[in-house]
Amino acid sequence: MALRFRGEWTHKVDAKGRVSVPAPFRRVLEGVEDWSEGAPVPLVVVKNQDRRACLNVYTTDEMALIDDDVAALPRFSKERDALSSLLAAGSDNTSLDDNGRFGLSADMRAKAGITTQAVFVGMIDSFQIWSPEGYAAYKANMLEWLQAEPAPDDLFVLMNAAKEKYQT
Amino acid sequence: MALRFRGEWTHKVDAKGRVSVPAPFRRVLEGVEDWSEGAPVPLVVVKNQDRRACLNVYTTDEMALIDDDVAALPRFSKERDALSSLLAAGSDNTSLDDNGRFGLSADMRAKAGITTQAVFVGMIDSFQIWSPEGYAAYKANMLEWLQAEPAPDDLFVLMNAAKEKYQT
DNA sequence: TTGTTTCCCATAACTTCCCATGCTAAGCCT
DNA sequence: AGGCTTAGCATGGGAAGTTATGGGAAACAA
Repeated sequence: MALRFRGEWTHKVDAKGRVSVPAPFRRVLEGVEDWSEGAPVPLVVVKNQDRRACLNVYTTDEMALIDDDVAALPRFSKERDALSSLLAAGSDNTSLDDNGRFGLSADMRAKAGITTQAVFVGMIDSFQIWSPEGYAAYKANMLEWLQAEPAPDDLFVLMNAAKEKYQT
Repeated sequence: MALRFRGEWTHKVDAKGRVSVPAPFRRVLEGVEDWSEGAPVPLVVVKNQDRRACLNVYTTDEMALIDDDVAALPRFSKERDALSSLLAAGSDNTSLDDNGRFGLSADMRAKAGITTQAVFVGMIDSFQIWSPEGYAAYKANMLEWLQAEPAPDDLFVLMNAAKEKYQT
């Protein structure tokens, strides 16, 4: 089992819109199928599909899995079209420079409300990029949602409820 | 069945935030799937999700089980996102140096209220790290809770009650 | 040109690596 | 059994490497 994205960092966005990817995240990105020492490290940045103001970042391997899921839907179906365009149009595959940075376009920054600082949040097989304010708000919101669930405040219960809800 | 985490130790935290993992715990960490003599010993440190002020440490094998449970939930579901960020954002995967130490970030130390000493507590398939004060308080609290149960002070009764509560 | 993006170099703070020391526990020899 | 030797452990500190970040020059687009 490969390395996973874990942890939480706040980094600066410089005047040119560049951000440093946390070093441990780079190690994960370097773990993809076709990367070899010295080659530029690839990554895929996707604007979050729902209302959350953040960016999702995937390894190229993980993105391939998502693409496959979409490709498995019937050609010309409304759902496939929608997913394709949401995922493709709002995404960007790029790579890290020698210092482990990449450029966030003005558009991407706008989506996440990022100005001078960016929060990197590990999500196991992907990571998210938030503005500090956006992340704080999301966290508060999520905790509130957890509290509102029938069995609040307990990961064990949440996990089991989710398993039961989705599992067949 | 592999070696398990047992016992309780108090170690120093040095000026650089490093702690020595008790030698018997290292033997357990070395027991994971893909570790071989000479390689760095991996471990995953997770901030406790609930109100307890401590850190949980897992072997990579144990953590993979948890990750798999999360990964089994539908992509983009609220539950998967919530669990991913709760589990991953507050965690860190690292490894031991040649002296059996690893660095606890300032953030991690803050979560557990750790300053100059850290208490390592075996939990069978994981272990916890506490500040001496935090651990003392937790223990007192737990004993009190045991006393308050209908059939206090009896592991056999507690175990059976728990089995009935969670098992289907 | 002018503005933007990429590449490259510089640097200060931080982290990891490595060696050293005192200590404890375990083995061993007579 | 008693005392000596060896191995492993917890801990300290210096050196060397990494990392985050700034800025200039070079490539590129409009």
